[in-house]
Amino acid sequence: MGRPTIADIAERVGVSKGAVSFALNGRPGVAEATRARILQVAKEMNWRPHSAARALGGARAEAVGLVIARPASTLGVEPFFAQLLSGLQAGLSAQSVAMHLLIVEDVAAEIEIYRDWASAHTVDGFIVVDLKVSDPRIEVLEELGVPTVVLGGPGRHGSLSSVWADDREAMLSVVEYLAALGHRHIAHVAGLPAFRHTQRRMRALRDSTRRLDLVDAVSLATDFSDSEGAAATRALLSRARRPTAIIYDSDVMALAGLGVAGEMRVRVPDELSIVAFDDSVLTRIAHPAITALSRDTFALGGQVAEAMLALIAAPDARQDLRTATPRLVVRRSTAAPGAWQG
Amino acid sequence: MGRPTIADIAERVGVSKGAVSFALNGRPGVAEATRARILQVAKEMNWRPHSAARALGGARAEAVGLVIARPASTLGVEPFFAQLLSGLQAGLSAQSVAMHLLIVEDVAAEIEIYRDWASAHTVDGFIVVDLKVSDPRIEVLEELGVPTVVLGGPGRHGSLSSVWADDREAMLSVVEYLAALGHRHIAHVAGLPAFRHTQRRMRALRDSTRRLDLVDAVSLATDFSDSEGAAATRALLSRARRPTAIIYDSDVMALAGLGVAGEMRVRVPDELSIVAFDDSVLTRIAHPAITALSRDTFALGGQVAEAMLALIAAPDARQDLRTATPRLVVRRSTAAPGAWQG
DNA sequence: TTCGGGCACTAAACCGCTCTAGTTGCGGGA
DNA sequence: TCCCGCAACTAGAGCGGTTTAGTGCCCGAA
Repeated sequence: MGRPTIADIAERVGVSKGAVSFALNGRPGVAEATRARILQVAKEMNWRPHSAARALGGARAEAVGLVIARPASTLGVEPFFAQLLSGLQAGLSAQSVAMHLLIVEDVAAEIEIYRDWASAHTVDGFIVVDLKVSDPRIEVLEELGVPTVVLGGPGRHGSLSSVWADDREAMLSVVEYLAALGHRHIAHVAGLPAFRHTQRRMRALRDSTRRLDLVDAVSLATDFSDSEGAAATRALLSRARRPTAIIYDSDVMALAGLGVAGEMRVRVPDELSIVAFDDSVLTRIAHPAITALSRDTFALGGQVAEAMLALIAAPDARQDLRTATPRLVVRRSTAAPGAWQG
Repeated sequence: MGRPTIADIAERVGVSKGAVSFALNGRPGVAEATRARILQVAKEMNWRPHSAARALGGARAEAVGLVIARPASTLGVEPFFAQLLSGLQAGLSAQSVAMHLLIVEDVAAEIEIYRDWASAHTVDGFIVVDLKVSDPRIEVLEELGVPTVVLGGPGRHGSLSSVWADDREAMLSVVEYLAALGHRHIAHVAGLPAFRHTQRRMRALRDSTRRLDLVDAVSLATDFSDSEGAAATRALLSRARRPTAIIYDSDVMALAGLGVAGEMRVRVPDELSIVAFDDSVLTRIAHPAITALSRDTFALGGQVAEAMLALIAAPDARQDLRTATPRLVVRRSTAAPGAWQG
């Protein structure tokens, strides 16, 4: 005989399948003595629920889905992502909820997977990352009616829950700090312009130009890779009027930028100040250590997990959680612009 | 009406459920014209399979399970793990197989999950990491009869497949290199002694002592954390007869060790050579850059994924794949021991 | 004594799909 | 002309649970 089923237990105990089901689910309708006996036999026979069978009846999958449309290789490289993932898992595993993870080619494929998993009850909810400026996923997920937490904001995501940090505030704090140090030529090596948070950062910088009396405040878009980060840095440092400070949208790119500065004999921080969005071990052990906007990404993952679990428990209780704005951790890579500057 | 089922399609087309099932699964038994019509209607109604219902009948889950008994926070910190994970995903997503990921407290809980997922058909197979010296999981997984790939070896894992690199060879290559440079006092900051690969590395070092005429070859066990790595380094450097070279079992610990050396004013590499098992961005950007045993962890993950997929396709074809032995990448952290040494 | 009500439990439908056994209709060979 | 055999399809039983609509039975109140 294969795996025991409730029918086997029922037969052995001499009751009906229904009674066994009630007993195993701690539901009223069976006498205590019978319940004890059923549990006993179930244990003896080493019975375990068959989740597929339960799912047919509409039960929980005890898993949440995370579909990522990115090259898989970047996941291992980005400390942000690794941290987020582990924070997520930590939060979910408190309730023994697993994470169903899949990497796909593009957003179209991602949406297909949402439809699949939703209709097959593969997961109880979705977590959406890499929010785009005009994101087609939002609409689909709303239509599917599956609990969903969007990481990113602020802004309308229809009826979906969201967890976000204020990228605008964060960028402003960096720019103000640099301006206070005396920097007027500030450049920004941004990430993918399609991302919503990239846009908000670019706009925040642009908006500061007049207020802080900046001479120059240019944003260069990249794909977040270290190579494009390096290329952008090279371009900036080759200008006649080179920036005295560069803000990078990720720690990986900041590190690449620091390397380029060294290669071009531009001294950091004397001739160039460097600031990174996202803090990690990378920025700490760089030489010089890089000033960075730090946030507890692991905790962020935990918050997303919590929002997700809450949403699954009460699908109508939409959440909109603003997390702490990243704070600036000043290290050796920033200083007042050198006197030699014009 | 909720989601369309094959019954809905059957009704609309005017055939039986069975015919629809045959048509949708590309199975003989329906005329081409009928099949086309069924597919057409299915598409119109936006039908999708309900995997839970299929699973009841014994179909694939299109997912493999990875259960990890570690504190979640280490996942984000260890580049090795992040890389492995992304390599795995990359390999699996080629066949649209998802990864079902869960972090648990301990091995006992891990085993419980294996039983659960196996009996519920939650996954088609398991990937086992962090192989222990006498690992209770092996037996359970064999008994469950679910396709399983063990990462680690060599050695018997009963009937389970495995993918492994030769840690002994790797360690020997490091020790021989250091000995050739003239080092006689070599220490080893090891990982968890319960891990099989830790044991193999420790033994390889011990075995080299006589052959290479080493004065000293001590292994200190740690839990792989940077703090214990630092503590072990402090202990080693505080000895009357301090080692002239330290081999670390992970890049994270090597970095911590480098920090301790700086703090204790021990110059690297003049007074102390440092080598790391596992290469990553951490070793590259350290100052000085750390000599490391490098392997393509992303590719390793891909190989595991491949073995897994092959095993699922043909459960009886046991695999035993030895991957390339990590090669030593020499950087600035190693040199001949200083002349001042005794 | 009768009846209502509640408890403990049973029987069977149901979830969506697969698969086997069986039915129908049609063409071809004897 | 009859029957065989095959292709095309249908009916319905399962898969392992959950859940609902009962069914006895006992007890207490009228």
